[in-house]
Amino acid sequence: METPRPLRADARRNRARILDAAVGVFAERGASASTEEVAARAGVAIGTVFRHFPTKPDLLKAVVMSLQDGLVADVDALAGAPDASALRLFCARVLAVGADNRAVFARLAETGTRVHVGDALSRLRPAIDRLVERARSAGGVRADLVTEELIALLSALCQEAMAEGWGEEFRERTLALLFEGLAGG
Amino acid sequence: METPRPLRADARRNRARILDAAVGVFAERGASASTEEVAARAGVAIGTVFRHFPTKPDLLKAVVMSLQDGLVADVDALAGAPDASALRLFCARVLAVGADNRAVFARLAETGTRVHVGDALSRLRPAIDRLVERARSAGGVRADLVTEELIALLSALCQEAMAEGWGEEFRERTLALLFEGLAGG
DNA sequence: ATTGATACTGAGTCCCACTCATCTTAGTTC
DNA sequence: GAACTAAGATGAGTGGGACTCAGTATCAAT
Repeated sequence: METPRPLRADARRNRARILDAAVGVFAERGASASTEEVAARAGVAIGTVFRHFPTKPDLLKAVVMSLQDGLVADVDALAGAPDASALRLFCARVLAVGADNRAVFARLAETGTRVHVGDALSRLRPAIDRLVERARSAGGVRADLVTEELIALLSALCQEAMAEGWGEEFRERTLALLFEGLAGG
Repeated sequence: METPRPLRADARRNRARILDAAVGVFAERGASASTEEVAARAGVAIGTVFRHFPTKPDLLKAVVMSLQDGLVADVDALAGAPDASALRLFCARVLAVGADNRAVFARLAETGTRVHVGDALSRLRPAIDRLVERARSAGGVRADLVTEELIALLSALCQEAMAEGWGEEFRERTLALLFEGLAGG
């Protein structure tokens, strides 16, 4: 495990600026916006962008990660909710957040960056485990439900909901259906 | 509704050649292969490719559609199956076919072509309607299930299964869960 | 055969991701 | 705080690929 020495102060500053600019630019003009535009908005030369993010996909990936950080943090709080339906709420929230950021994610997807919802959720694994456990012991969910499976299903729904722009009602119906299945058995 | 006059004989021939070439090239070298390469393999000038498929995404889309035609035909037969569990079989088959063509679709996805499983399924809408109807009257499925919803769910699963390479067992478990939900209510 | 529309050609344009030789600056040492 | 050096920034330049269009060839209808 190498320990890459810490970035110089200006480098750190620029990196942050570039990411900020990228989030904005890609949200507004789509993922096909040029790297030059990102550089311009960040007030930095192109070379600098490429120093921090060697390829455009790298930059896109970084943007996605940073967006997911927001999502993750936002949703993490729910894991602490006390009641038995917390799992259900949690899932609804994930879908909702996905839907809210639909425009951004769609834009990114448009030029090849697959948004790995699953990865983001994996970071929440411990929290989700707790939720599943609680739901299970409350009897709201079949005994043999595996967290992994839940995550896969949720990712799938989220992905599709984002891509196709499901409305709130449709999301609700779908979740209801899913939980019907999760309960049975 | 315009009636675009039929293509000239040579045009039709070239169109077919280009599509063939594109399927091969993209399968081998990924979706980032150049349009020139496709033209070369088709034995045609670049301009001709662009006459038939004005943008590269259009070409990619056409390739995907032609692949899906195979999938669709393959699966269409099942719609005729007589027994009440036909719907379930149908869904399983869709997932399986998706999994089989994972490599190809992954290649395409890699450079931004989202594979719209939903679109392909929409072409089967009448057949699926029949399946849903039959399942409903056989009581295998809740009365208020809408075809649209089924398609959305199936697309989602298929998409995720392709992207993440679900194994057969996992697909089975997931479908079982889904149908548990579809039955209830 | 004539003719007009339809289709093909491919050199050229433009845009964009990415490079690199050169200059600038942050952090360190005495 | 001056000198030093390695990390970082710069931006004109390169290569490649998507797409255009004026010119030419081909089809099919009379």
